[in-house]
Amino acid sequence: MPEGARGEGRNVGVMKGIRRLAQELDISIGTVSRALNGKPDVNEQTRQRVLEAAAAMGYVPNQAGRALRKGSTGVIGFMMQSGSQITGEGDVFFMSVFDGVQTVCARHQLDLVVLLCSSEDDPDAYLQRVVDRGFVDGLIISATKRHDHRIDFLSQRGVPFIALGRSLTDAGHPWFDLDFEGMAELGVDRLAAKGHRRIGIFAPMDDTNLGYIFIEHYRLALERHGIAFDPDLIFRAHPNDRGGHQIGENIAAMPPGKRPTAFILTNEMMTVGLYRGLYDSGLHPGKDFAVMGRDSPQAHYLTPKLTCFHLSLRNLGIALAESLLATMPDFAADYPLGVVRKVLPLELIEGDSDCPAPSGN
Amino acid sequence: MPEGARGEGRNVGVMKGIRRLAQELDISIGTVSRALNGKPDVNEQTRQRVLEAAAAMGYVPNQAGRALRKGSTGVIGFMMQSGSQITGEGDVFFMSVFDGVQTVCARHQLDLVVLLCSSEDDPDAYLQRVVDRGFVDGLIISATKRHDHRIDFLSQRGVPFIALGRSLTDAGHPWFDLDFEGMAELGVDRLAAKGHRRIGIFAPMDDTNLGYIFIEHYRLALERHGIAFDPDLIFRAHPNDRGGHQIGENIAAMPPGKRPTAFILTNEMMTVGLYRGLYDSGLHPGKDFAVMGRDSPQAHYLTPKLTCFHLSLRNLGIALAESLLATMPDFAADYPLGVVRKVLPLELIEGDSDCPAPSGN
DNA sequence: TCAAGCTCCGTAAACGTTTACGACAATAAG
DNA sequence: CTTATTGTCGTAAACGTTTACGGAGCTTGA
Repeated sequence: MPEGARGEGRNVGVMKGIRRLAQELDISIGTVSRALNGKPDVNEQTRQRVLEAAAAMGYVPNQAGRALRKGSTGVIGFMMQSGSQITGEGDVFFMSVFDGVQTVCARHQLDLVVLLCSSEDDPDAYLQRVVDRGFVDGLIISATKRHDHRIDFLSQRGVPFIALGRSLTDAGHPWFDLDFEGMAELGVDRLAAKGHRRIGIFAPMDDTNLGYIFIEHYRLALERHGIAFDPDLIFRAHPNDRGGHQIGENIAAMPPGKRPTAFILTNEMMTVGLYRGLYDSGLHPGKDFAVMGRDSPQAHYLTPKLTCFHLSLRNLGIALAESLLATMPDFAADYPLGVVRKVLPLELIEGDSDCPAPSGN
Repeated sequence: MPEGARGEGRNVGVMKGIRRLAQELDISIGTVSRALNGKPDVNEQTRQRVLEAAAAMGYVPNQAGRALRKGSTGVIGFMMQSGSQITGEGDVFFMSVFDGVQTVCARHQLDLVVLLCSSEDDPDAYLQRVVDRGFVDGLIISATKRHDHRIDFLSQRGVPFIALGRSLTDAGHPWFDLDFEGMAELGVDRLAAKGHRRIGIFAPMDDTNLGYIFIEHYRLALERHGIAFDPDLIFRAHPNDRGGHQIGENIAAMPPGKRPTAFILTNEMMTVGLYRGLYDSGLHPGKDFAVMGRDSPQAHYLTPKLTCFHLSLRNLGIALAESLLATMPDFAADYPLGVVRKVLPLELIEGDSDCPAPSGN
């Protein structure tokens, strides 16, 4: 008998990984693997032995070996651009979304990693590298551009993915988005009902798609109320505190006749800045100027209380992940959703910031 | 001759990866690999041919195969806790740090991934899984706790890592941190010189170490100036806008004699809130109350201009990454730094928020 | 001319898994 | 008593790289 051929732990410790475990238990590595992976053709008693031994030895299957053999990594990636977007919506936004995504991933022992595309390198090249190396099984891309190369690339490559944000680039791919049309319509309806005729809105400076959708439905809603569209009421700024502040100042600087009497904000980071910009310029939100915005932790301690659109970002993450899994062969059975292209339900929280239009107007 | 044995592209397309490339060029896969990896024993002309063909075919080595063979993944991980910390320092903080880290990683074709440990699962278990699976070659851990299990675990496991933030758990491991002692000393020195005797400070509510260090050096600095320490001047709050706001209100609610006349903030997210909390309660930063804080994009548009501690977070990221690489055998040669345990240099930016103490005091 | 030393390249063995396949025993069916 | 069938497990071949080793051709020096 050849020495060391699965002998009773005589020279245990020389082997590593699954082989070590098999040697310890005096069974073959095949059986160990099957036991660990929940395959049916293994005795239930042996499976327990294996499971216990694995736990005791702290055995965890090597990622590379498994990935190489299976052709899949069990990793799903969330790609973000370092610069633009993050400073836009802020940490709270993405962290909540991550939390939701991870909840779903955990159900299937999938790992979530965040892929940062630094400000320096090309997003398309970065994405291609990630895909070609076979780093991830599925991808969530964010900060979708109005025309977005990544969508074509990914769908042509057959990589399961979902976009957070709509795009004109349509590959029949799944996406999930915030309900910008809802915000535009609810906002305009509510403000118009309170007598406002000059309603200002925010639009981002870059090429993300949200601006167009929001503006379009803003126009439609205005039309429904018989209000003429005025391009001067669209305010472009960076989607952060500071941008909000600037908008506030700009509004106050307009002659009272041309100035909007109300404003709708779709970005959660800007509200605090807008409030302060208005205050600093002598305008009082909720008293002589109506504001509607997005719910956020920062917005909670504003006075007057913000009338806002609330959306559960955690649910967004969950929906995003489930919709992604629905497109992946291994998990599609659990999520019979088809190709999801939806918008996250919206809820209006009434506050005191949307005062009626000044009577003289 | 056996058919298909590297024949002139006769049945090209059936193979994949490096084999395909080798077949195309009619050389062996060994040579291709060597050419790609910059090994010396390959003819420079062949190397060029390989490089060109690889680029033309868009060949990228498979991650799993490479990792399995080399035993290293070329990935370094940045682990964050989902809940606590992120909402603390905010996106700007981490995104800037990431940018720095990635700059260094890119030099060595290392990939940076962010590992999110969700609020639900145990950080220690999560870390162990990551390490056992061999997911990363090196790790950056953040939100270091005062006593931190992860440090013991990683150093015992021999995984190269660096901690962002000091800890009492000392395994002789490398760390990098913000210069809290510098902030305490510079802050107290400056405010004391302006006549302040009652200087308030912020301390976080959780178990991160920064609070202790900051408080300790705050005490030392006070002592140097012959000022008695008063525990009532330490304000605990959540490290965000809202916490700052609360502190502002709490300060204003104190009887003028017990109330601090100045405040030092070490968290960049809190300043805006503190300003507003003070304003809302009738106190005016820079006029009848002195404030010193951390530099941040949000702080830039504050009035009065904040006197603040500036630190380059990008440089923090760079230092962090370089110090990590210094502990990794493959890269140590490029970074002869030893075990780095340092603090990021600080710079004081003078503003108008640190007014002298009111004369009556 | 022969040995020794280069330069370049092909061969094949790893790396740690998963899984198709077949083997063996035990049971059921005929 | 055969023949299927079922349950359990071992064997070995992948997966796509990297790299130690050796060999062929060429140059150099004696």
